[in-house]
This record gives sequence, C-alpha cells and structure tokens, in this order.
Amino acid sequence: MTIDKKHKRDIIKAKRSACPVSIGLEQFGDKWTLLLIRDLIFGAKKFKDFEAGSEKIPTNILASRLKMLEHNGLIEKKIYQERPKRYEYSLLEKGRDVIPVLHSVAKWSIKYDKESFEPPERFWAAGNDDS
Amino acid sequence: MTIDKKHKRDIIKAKRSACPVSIGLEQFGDKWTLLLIRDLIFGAKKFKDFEAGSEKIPTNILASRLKMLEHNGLIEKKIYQERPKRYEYSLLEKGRDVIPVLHSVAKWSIKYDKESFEPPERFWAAGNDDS
DNA sequence: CAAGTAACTTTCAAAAAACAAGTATAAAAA
DNA sequence: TTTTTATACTTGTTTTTTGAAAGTTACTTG
Repeated sequence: MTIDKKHKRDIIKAKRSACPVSIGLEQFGDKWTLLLIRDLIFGAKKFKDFEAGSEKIPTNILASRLKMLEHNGLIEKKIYQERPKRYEYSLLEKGRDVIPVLHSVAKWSIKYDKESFEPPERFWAAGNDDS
Repeated sequence: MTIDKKHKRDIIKAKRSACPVSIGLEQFGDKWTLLLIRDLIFGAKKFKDFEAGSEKIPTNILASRLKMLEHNGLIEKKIYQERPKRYEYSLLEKGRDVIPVLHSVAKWSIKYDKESFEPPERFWAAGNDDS
C-alpha cells in the first residue's frame, strides 16, 4: 500500500511521548474516530453507512479517518464487488480491542448526562468474543 | 460563576446526538483533556505542574481546558494562598470517574505499541477508591 | 440517454491548535 | 531600591484542521 503525499499528513504524526495514554489518544483521541468504530459494531460496512450515522460526519473527514484506521491496522477495506467497484470495511482485532474504551466512555456518559440513552445489549456484548 | 463571551465557545457546544459514546467524546474527545486528568492522578495541582507534563501542552490550550473541565464539574479550582493568589486544581468525582477510560486506552496502547511504557502501579490503582 | 447511486475528492471559509510574547502580582535577591 | 524570579495566565499571529457544499468517476437502471 503506497501513500500519496496528500494523505501522508492524515496518517503520520510525531509521537508526543511514550505514555500509553498519549499514544492511544494519537490514534483515536478526536471527535470522530471512536464513533466510526461504534458504527462498525452496529453493522456499518459501507461508506454510505457511516455517512448515515446519527452525528452526520462530513464526508472528507470520514474518508480521511477510514484511511487512517486502515493504515494503522484497526480496520480493513475489501472490494466486495468489481464493476462498479464497491468496498466494505470491517473491524480487525486491533480495532475490536478498542471496544473497552467505548464501553468506559459510555458508562461515564450514562452516569453524568441524563440525555444520553442506554445502548442496546449488543453494544455491551460487543468485544466479548461472541460477536 | 460567570463566563465571559471570550471563553463561552470553549465551554458550550451543541450536542451532536444522545449516544453516550458521542456525549463522552464531546467532553474529553480531544488530544489533551485526558492527559490533564492523567496528570491530576499523578499529583499535578498547579498550572505549572501541567505545563511541565511530558507532552508540552501550549499554555493557552491548558488554560482553556482547565476552564472547561472546571465548568463541567470534572475538576475544582481552589485558592490555597492569598497574596500572591495561588490556585490548585483537583479531581472531583465526575473527573475521577473518567479514570476507567484512561485505563482502557492505556491497555490498548501497551498491547499494540512497543514504544509505550508500562505505567506505575499507582496509575492502575487510581480510581479504585484507595486514592 | 437522462437520472440515480456509491464512494470519494475538491474547494474554501471558519474554527481550533500551535507558537511566541507579553502581562499582572508579589516575593526575594542584589 | 532596582533587578530578578515565580506563578498564572492572556494576547497576537500563524498554521492546521474542520465543516459544509459542490464536484468527480464509474457504473446501473428506467
């Protein structure tokens, strides 16, 4: 996989420190990346699926995040149809292993924000290796 | 506590959705906020302490994040000395409750990035109510 | 052959982050 | 008493990232 210069900056960043908190945040410490992983848990596969998510991610950011996640090995992109070329994305183990982060974030929000809804059972079940 | 217009935008944002993952990310889904909570766990109290952290946060961002965390009730700011006025910050329960997020992020990084170091015992112990 | 669909890319204004200095208050040192 | 040091920020300026909308490419369908 070659990376053109245009997208290099989306993917390669200097490491700020060797602290494991800092390192993790460099991969998914932004407002969108974890939501994409959430969407994958709930069955999103195609570009359109993510676009349709409840937070209305801009398509340019979606494209760059998917590229980044793929480059970093959290997800994979596969062609499921030639002519017209269509792709689907799926979680790899490295990506499934961030599900505990989603769980801890969700627990916090449910405790402190009355507006947040209680996720369905499949959300809590995800990552417990029965998925 | 009154908020001047200049900092209103640092604090008030429209909610994107009622998803608990999304709501949590609006509070600490950025590259710096969780690092400040980490620093608090490790004993940082004063502005200078955070400034000295290993990731070299810019001071204007530090000021705005501390303000935001205080406004949202995750930390509190207290004067510990009049003349000259000196302040110290500390975690409130709402802030201590994000420690599990730090733990899950750290576990992921340790598993997937060889450069990340293993945090000291007090990091894993934090939030287990013996702190 | 016009319209529709999926998966992006491009454009560009606006917001946020990064960087470099500067400010206010007071203590302490020369 | 003038200078230096310290804390806790704030203020400009530049750079980067975001967000919103429109455009592109490669087909398929009526």
